[in-house]
Amino acid sequence: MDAIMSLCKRRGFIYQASEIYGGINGFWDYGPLGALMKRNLREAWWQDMIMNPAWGRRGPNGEPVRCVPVETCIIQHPRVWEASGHVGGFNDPMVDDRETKQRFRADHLCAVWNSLKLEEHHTELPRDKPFVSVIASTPGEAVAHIQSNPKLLRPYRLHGSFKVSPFDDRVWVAEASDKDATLLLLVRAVEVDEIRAHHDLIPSPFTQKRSVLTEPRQFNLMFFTYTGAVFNEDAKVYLRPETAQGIFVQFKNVVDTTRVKMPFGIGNTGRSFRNEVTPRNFTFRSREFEQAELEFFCHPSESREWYAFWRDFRMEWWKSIGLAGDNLVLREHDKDELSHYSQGTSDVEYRFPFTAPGFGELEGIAHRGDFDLTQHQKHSGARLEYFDQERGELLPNGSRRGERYIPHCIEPAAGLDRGVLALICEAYTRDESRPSPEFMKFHPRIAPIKAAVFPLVNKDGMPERAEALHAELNRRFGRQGLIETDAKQTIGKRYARMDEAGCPFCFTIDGQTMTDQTVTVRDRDTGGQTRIGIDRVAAFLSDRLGD
RNA sequence: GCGGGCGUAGCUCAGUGGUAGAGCGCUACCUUGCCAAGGUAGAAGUCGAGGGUUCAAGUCCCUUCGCCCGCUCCA
Repeated sequence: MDAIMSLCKRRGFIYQASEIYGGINGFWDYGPLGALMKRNLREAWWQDMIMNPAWGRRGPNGEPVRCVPVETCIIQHPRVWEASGHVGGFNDPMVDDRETKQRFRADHLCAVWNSLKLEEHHTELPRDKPFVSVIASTPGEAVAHIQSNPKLLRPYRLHGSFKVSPFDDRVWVAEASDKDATLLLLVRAVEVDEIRAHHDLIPSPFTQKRSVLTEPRQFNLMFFTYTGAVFNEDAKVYLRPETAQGIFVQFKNVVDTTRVKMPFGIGNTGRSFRNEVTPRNFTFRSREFEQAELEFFCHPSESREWYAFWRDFRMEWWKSIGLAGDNLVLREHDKDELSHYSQGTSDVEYRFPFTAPGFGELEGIAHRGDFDLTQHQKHSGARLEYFDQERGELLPNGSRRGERYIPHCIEPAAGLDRGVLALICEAYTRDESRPSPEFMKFHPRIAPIKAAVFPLVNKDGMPERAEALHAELNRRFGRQGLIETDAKQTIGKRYARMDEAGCPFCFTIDGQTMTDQTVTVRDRDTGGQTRIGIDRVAAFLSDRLGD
């Protein structure tokens, strides 16, 4: 990995952000080659997901796949993030067990007190310490947890038999007995403020040891800023942690204004921000990153087929741009890994050098059901149902009655920076037998430099011929990527430089060109050469680049 | 956030409290002419940053920032 990172810097793929000021943790800039490469990846996604979705294949409904793009704002109404569940999930105070290093949500702690007088303990923390704590969001859950783990009470010689009854919403009472006595136990949630005040007295829910818990601390995973000139809570807004919500929020507008018909997809690419606790592994977990997300909407009855369709296509797609080896896997989530609303989620994963032998996620393909649209319908009050005129019973006049429903949604969500990183790792090749042992085996579609034109020597009219060919190729292919030319230094050195930049083809003008109008084509991966007519070069390239 | 390691030229790294170094790369020229050849010359560093000790700090001490590894966390 060190060799890859050093090549990235040396050749201008990826730099540390603000490096001359010492760098800033979790932020990375792309240099010239990296910026070109990332653009190529984004363009490939755009082309294969929006313009010609799934390479023109028909979907499970037998019809061509239809998708449209949107481009939505980084800053949205704060309530978007309440509806999506990001405010809440990302904003909860957390408590750490300093000993076991485990962490839990402060509002998910219940504790058990030994009690004689119920009223005393109802509203305030008793003077005597709770003797057991468990992670649970309600006292009922806590009791169930204790009952299924009777050894929690074993140090107190109380065995699993309880008589349990809810006293009210917040407090449960349990009667437990051992040989000698009957104990009244009181089970209730520990308030966040109580933990703050008494964190030393509360036993760890993991080990039941005291004096190991930290105070509840806020981990804000969303960045925030303020709109307008006044900095107060009302003006607080968040930088999006994902681009997907922009799609859901504009779903109704797209349906109302663009004649899309179910099923169809809406794609969105752009920057997202997460204030990760520990950014690590080069650009793999950055605080600012770019996503390419598609939300594909369909009738609930067809959603499983579409889920399988996109899952399989996305895997094929990553293979098609160069992640062809067994470093790429598709991993279907287990049932207990799934969100409650999801009927299936898969990750496209890549074995990065820093995750090996494990894998790191490149893209998640999730069956999200109607969760997101339902949430936004609930929170905004807007009707986000779709009226499908091709469904419902057949009417005598030949049309259909129609069906109103909230569509289900399949979400292939890719990380472009992770994609670039995976492509770089996959392309990085060492072959000590070559004069240029280090080279980048980029797929031509992704390569930042598409081709180079060299005069073999800097005389005899060769530089002029090279310059003419270079200008022609640049006019024709310049919009796809760089076309290089270089007349300085030895030919071997120039080839080697192109190898390191991952340029797939070098065309060299030599003495023979002057007599028979042919040039050599050097292949980056084999080093082998063939001759083709100089007038065939553009067609040759066009073929390889998928022009 | 915790623990460990590391920051010296674009890259890889030497450097004993006493003049800032090497290899590779880069630029120009000469030579050569199909795979990082050779020669000559050149540019490039507030030794991560800030403070302290000292006659003197890349070197010792403190703080801080960044990177790597292990925990922790992670739509």
